[in-house]
Amino acid sequence: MSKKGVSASKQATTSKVTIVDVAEKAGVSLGTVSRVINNDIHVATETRERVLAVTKELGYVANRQARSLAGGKTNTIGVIVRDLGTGYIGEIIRGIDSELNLSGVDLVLYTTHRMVSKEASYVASLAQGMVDGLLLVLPRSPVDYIGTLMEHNFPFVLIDHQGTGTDCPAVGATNWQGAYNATEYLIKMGHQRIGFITGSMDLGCAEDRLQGYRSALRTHHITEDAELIYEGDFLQTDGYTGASALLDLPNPPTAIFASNDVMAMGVMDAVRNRGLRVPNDISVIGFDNIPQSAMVFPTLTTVQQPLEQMGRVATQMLLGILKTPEKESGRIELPTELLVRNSTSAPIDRAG
Amino acid sequence: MSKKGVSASKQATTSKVTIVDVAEKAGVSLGTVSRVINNDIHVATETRERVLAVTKELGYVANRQARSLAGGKTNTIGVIVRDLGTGYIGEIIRGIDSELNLSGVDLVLYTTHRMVSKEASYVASLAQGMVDGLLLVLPRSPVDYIGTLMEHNFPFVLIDHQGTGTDCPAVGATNWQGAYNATEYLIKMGHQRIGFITGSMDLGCAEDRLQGYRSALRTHHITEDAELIYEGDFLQTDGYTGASALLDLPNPPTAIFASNDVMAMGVMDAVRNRGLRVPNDISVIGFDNIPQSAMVFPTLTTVQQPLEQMGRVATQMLLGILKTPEKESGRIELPTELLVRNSTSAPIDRAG
DNA sequence: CAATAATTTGGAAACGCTTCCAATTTTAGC
DNA sequence: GCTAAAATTGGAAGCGTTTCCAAATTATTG
Repeated sequence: MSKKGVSASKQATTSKVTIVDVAEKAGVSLGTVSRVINNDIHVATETRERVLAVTKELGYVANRQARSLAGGKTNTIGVIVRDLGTGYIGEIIRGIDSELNLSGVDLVLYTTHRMVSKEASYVASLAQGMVDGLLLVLPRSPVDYIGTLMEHNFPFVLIDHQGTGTDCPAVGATNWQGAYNATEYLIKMGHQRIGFITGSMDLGCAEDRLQGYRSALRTHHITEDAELIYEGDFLQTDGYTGASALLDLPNPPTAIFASNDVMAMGVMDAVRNRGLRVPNDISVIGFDNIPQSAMVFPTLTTVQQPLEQMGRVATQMLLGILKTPEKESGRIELPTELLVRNSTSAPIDRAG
Repeated sequence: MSKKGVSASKQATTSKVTIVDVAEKAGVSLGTVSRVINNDIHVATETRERVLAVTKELGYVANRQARSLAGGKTNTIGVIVRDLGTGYIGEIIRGIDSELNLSGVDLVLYTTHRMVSKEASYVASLAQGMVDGLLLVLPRSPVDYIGTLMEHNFPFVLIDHQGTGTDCPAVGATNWQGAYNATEYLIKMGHQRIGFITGSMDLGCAEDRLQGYRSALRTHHITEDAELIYEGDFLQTDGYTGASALLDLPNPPTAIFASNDVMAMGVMDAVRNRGLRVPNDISVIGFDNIPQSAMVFPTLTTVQQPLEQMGRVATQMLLGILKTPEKESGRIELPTELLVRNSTSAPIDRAG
């Protein structure tokens, strides 16, 4: 008593209502209350309603920790992201969030701050039972731990990553097709020299976008010019320096395709900084469609990645795996879409 | 046995090492192992080392759920944020994260997606025992629940919010001073007509920044012109429309001070969109110093808010409260600093 | 050297819930 | 109307810790 008295005073909340209180008040056993809470079929309708009423009356809230301990699952999933700086991740999390809300599962967030080493260590410790499953957003070096994860049969879904070789649950976007379409759009508008700024080339999506660009050129019989390809790292400054380099070329491009929107912003800065205009002098096109893209001026033509939807779908997949682990689930590709806005136009005829 | 066999096969991880296994192997009681793990003083050095060795050998990892259940605390804190779209929140979380890493406490993230209603409901359910404490980043309507929180004596810290009237743990920045300094800097450079774009006026920080701007004008005997103040909502588009409106004035400003960096980006867009140049024709100044500010061109002069540090300090405060609840902690204000970059210069002499 | 105090350890009772087994009640079948 | 099957419920054994109490061991003191 005295012992409990002390800890109770330190207890922040007054919520001391347990399943036992409910059982007592409802005149049933504790097991029955548990069944009601967990929507077990084996409980009479009349009993269920009575229990539910008492539950509400007493303001009973299940103790997560106890449930986890007894039930063997945490009702929590871990989300590992690289950083939170750009709108990109935020959109994905929005999708994850909304899906999780419906299922009463919680989200524990881990940020690696672009440090590769942290990725593996987070994965290791989280898989140790702290969470039921893992969502890996834009993982950098999944090879390090995917093997372990699969070996231990630990549920996880990759978001926006491809090309591990092994076939594992993942959701991505049609990066190749998106880049192809965007490039083709520029070509059909009359652009012949199109600069390209890549993303982090250790990421599958970056590679795919580059290949899409290349294929489009090839299809339209435009010889690829290595000078027009600048390797970036998905950061705004890369867009700026890349565009600057491209514009310094003896024969500069009339359009620049950046592998993500953030770099495209940098490109626009660089273009304007030289007194050129977007899109009049240089067309600019991005990839992702982060919220900001519609808010800058000129608004950015970009390849929309269904970021929120990707988060949502990945969450559904993970929840599905959690429910029925035996059911195999592979890679899902969500379609990208070219969003034409105001940063692109036909090239001016310099020859004329 | 058969029962465990089944659930074991469903168990994802192989980590079945419990405190009991360690105790057995080390030849001590389970209580002793617990003491070692928790750094209890009452354990012989020799015993401690032996236990520690076994712990490592067996790869023992404490079960969080069980600890929480038995110990009465979750070792988790909840972080409630508005959104993740801008770098602003990301920086703060980075600070929280690094501080939390050191203490082995976990972070459960809740995003309200700018929906005020969600704030209160999250707070309510989290305070119900799911987390030990709460970090509220840029809360919108804290009045709704701060009372309840304090009543129940539930640990929490407000980040970047002021003016609730009640004195509660909070960390903020010297918004007033920052705005004052920025405005004064512009004035001293020769600007007389300075446009101002406010943030969400239901947020204390936005109000403070406006007042800082006003005070600086007053100090330097510049009559305030209501036309030069445009009410925004911290979004990029507000910067654009606000700047457009200001530039349309018969007597437009020579400098524009946006209440945050994101809006300042919008301002720069608007300025350039009219064929004017930053900073030659119009000086632009922001507030926050999000990472992007150093990456745009021209780089943005801004008032640096120590965002990461705010996250860090707030976390320390919360952890402190968790440890010694009786110790009162009030509001902490971290200093802001004017960061002069390339988006500001002396005004051109139009009269001349 | 006995007696007392201090240190170290073992043991067991929670923590709040899930889940299995068995008992009880109800329903169906003939 | 009686038996077998199905539905419903109660009871209890964990889940892996923490923490309190008491026992055992060691050190201290007069």
